Amino acid sequence: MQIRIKNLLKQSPVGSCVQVAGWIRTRRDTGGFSFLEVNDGSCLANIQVIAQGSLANYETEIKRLSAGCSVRVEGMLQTSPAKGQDVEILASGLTVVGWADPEHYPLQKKRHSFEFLREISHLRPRTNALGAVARVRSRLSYAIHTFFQERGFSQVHTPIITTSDCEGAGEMFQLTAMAAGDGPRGAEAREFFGRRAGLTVSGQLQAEVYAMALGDVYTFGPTFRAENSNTSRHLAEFWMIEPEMAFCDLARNMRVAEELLTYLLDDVMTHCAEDMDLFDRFIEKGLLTRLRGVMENEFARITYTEAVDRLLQAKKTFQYPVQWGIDLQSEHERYLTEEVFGRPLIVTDYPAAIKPFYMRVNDDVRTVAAMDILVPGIGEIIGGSQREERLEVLTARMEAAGINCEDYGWYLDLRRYGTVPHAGFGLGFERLIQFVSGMANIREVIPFPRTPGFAPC
RNA sequence: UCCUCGGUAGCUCAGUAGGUAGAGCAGGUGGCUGUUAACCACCUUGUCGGCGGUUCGAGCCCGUCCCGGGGAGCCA
Repeated sequence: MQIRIKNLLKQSPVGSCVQVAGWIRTRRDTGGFSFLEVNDGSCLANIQVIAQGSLANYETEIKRLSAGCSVRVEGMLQTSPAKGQDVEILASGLTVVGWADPEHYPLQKKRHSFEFLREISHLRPRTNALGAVARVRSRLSYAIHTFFQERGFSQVHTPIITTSDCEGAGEMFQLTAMAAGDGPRGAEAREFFGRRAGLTVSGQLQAEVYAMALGDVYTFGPTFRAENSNTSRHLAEFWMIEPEMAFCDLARNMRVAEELLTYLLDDVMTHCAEDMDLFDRFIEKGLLTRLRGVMENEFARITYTEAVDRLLQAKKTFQYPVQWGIDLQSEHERYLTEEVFGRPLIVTDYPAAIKPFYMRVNDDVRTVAAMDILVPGIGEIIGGSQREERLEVLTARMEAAGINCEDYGWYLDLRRYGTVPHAGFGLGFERLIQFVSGMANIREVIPFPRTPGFAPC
């Protein structure tokens, strides 16, 4: 019976015959037999295999095994007499499924830099850290769906190709089916969609459509930004979670966001304990303590105006001077969440002038019902707002922003016909994984990162 | 895109006032009856990021481009 190593270690059926299949991590020879570390990706841990010299292919094959070779092993599970592992497989047979020429296989049984591993993105999930990231990413994805589904949210598959720019969300990748040389002049009429199209920068506007029919919805899909951003927190292609809730104000919006984050932390710490422990030991010392602190303390909440006051009172000089009306800079956000509060912080009610047209204007007229969640180490992880549901107010803001209302007729119809207060937010999936894993560079938490000048496969 | 620091063996790095390159690990061969970053002995490895310039001579100096780290802007 073939069994995955994760289940084998959990059930630990000592004395029974088992079969595993995986990749060799290392081989150690001692006299007439060998120790093999086999990993099958089901968990961080390897299973130690004892291959005795009496095996038929010991000299011809087993002694040639090296890192990266794939094998199938069968044998008896026994308690290990040595320290380092509780159980091991005493092999009765071993089949080499695929060789990995050790002269050329780039992964060695020592630590590699993440920069180097990025150059071999097709092999890096075979390392401990990147394998752990992949499992944690998968678990978080599952938990996100569980969280929303259990609360009655419907998932909406918003379009990846779009003809409407979500104003203010960054540069859109242009998309065309025309061959080079078909010429730009008068080409719009011959475009595949009959008009300019691009890759979505956000599913929010389309999610609002379904929120106005199904009530509570969420999107979870890829988004694209053609920004020339070269930082450890930006990607040209990333995944975003965007819930959108009808009959919902900013207060409930914040509650859902906070509940989501603490739910996800609890889930991943329960179900990926071994991988999280790896991050705690080798990626960010004190990670687990930090995350428990986030789960046990309520998020701090202040308004933008209070935040500005705090910054003005700070005994600290900022590179960017503070005054009411400015957008908060990284240094300001870091100071507030890391030094003043030392825990996640929700900042609300930003000046209308620095926020997009769809955010609901407050009674004071000069601020909007926006909220950003800032977390230590990452900065902004969630951005959201109550949406403007009043047609006249919305059109006035669109005109002020220089947006052609005719292009957004479908969006304005949501306010013309049965409009309701509604709210939502966006959570960057990769930033969430960074926050949870302690990984410093966002390029390590997505399987195939896309950044300016980098998209190898 | 801006500031800053880097790019030398498969990996991580060292390198002399400009004179033709080196250590650890990995890899190869042999040894070792319980190893676990195994150990011991011996051996192999380079267009010194690309292009151009200065010079009798450039890994080292100058110019430029590419890539990466840290920080910033934009944002998720």
